[in-house]
This record gives sequence, C-alpha cells and structure tokens, in this order.
Amino acid sequence: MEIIIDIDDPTPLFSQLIEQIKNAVIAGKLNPGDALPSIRQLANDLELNSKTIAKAYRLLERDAVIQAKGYRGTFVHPDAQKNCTIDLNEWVNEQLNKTIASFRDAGVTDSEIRIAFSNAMNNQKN
Amino acid sequence: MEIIIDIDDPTPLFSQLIEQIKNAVIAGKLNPGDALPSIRQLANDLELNSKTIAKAYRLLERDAVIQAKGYRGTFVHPDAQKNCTIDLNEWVNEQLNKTIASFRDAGVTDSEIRIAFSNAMNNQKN
DNA sequence: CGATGTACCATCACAACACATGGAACAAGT
DNA sequence: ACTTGTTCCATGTGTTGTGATGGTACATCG
Repeated sequence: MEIIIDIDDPTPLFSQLIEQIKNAVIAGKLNPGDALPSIRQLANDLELNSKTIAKAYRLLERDAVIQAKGYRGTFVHPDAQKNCTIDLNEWVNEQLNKTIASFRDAGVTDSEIRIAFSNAMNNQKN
Repeated sequence: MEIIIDIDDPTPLFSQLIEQIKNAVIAGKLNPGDALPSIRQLANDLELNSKTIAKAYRLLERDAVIQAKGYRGTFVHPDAQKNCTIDLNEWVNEQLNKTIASFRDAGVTDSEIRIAFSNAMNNQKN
C-alpha cells in the first residue's frame, strides 16, 4: 500500500488520497478488516497536515469504505469494495443537472440560479 | 413615477430598480401601455450606468412586466400586473430547497454540494 | 442626424468559498 | 504515559462570481 501525492496536480490533496485508497480497495490491495495507517502517521509519511488526512478519512467513512474505531485505529469496511463503486457525487451531479436544466428552460438567469442556490444553502443551516 | 436609488442599501441597484417598477405596476401607478423612460434617460436621471438600467429592463422584459419595442421605446406589458405577482425565483427556491435537503439527508457535505453545483453550472454552458 | 434597445469589448472592488496549514484540547482505551 | 479519532480555535492563498462601471458599435425608424 503505497500512496503517492502529487502537489503539482490541481486535484485537491484529500481527493487524491481518497482516490488512491478506493483504488487500492477495488484492486484488492486493501481488504476488509485491514488496518489503515493512523491519521498522524500518514500525515507524517506524506508530509501533509493531519487535517488533510482527517478530511479524507472522514469522507471515506461516510461512504462506508473505511471504519474508524476510535483509539483502536481505522480499518477497511466490510463492504468496502461494494461501496467504493457507489459514487455519491455522481448522483448529486445528475440531480443538479436536471434541476438546473429545468431552470434554464424557464429562462432563469445563471446569476439568479446561483443566488437562489446560495440562499437555499444558507437558509437550511440546521 | 419617481424612482429612488439608495447606494448605501446592500441590495443591488438593478434589483432596487426592478422592485420599484414592479411595485409601481402593482400599485397602479404604471399601467399597461405606459411608456417607460429610455435606458439612457433613466441612467442619466439616476446617475447610474446605462448597463445597470439595461440589466433591470432585460429582466423585467423576461418576466413580461415590460415590453421593449426597439427604437420606439419601452412600455408596460399588457399583463404586467399579473406577471408582477408571479415570482419565478420563489419556484426556483422551492426546487432547490427540496434538492439540497435530499443531498444533506444523504450525508453529502456542503462543500461537495457547492462544488457539484458549480460543475453543473459550468458544464451545461450550451 | 438623433434616438431607441442591444451586443460586444474591457476593467475594478468586493465577497464567498475551497484548500491547506498550524496549534491546542478532549474522551477513550491500552 | 501513549495513541486513537475528533473538535475547536485560527490564518493565508487562490479561485470564482457578482455588481457596477466605461467605451464602442450595430440596425432600426423618425
């Protein structure tokens, strides 16, 4: 399990991390139950800030690819392989594309769409 | 028909214009067929840039509140009063609220929603 | 020629946000 | 004591989009 982070890649670092871990799971290099390096450990190895690693781990756990078990460390989720192929963002993209297309058909300006979106995001806080 | 623009008001100038014209229509101070000041004329009176006025007029015409008749000038739309009460943005807000709420329920991060939204807006260009 | 709305070129300040960084602290279990 | 993940404080940089400005030009009609 080697992870390579390319600083020159415009892809956000935490995204690169997520990608590589998912790929390792799909390729069978990481199997359910396998222990992952601790956040601080990995941050040290990759010379990244621990917050960046933590962000990647948080998202991976949300997608049920890994499991954080507190003081015991972080492990590959039992259903990791299956959940790796589920792309939550892809679904979000589809939904948004449909919604935005309907707005444009109605003649709504991009500016107006953006403002309404911003309002929706802020008003739903909570 | 007097229009007052408040520079200190955080509300965008073109929005203030739209609001006041719509209100004038609703209040019956502007009736269908009435002529509106020309873009350059109004820009001069309010000491605003003509583009700012043009933007307001463009949106008002899209909502069928006014009608631009080229060299003849701009007039209040026959169905202005009815179309003033139709708030396109309200419908947009409802749609977005529902969509965003479903994303949040699925555990999607605000950041991810914003990025997906940004992508959807840019990728659908044409 | 003058006026209309409209289209294109451009610039600037301002705000919101993403990404990444750093430090400090916490509860939980070994 | 030590390490685990997590959460709070914070800063800085870069990008993106808005609002508003200015200039120039066009076709159309009087």
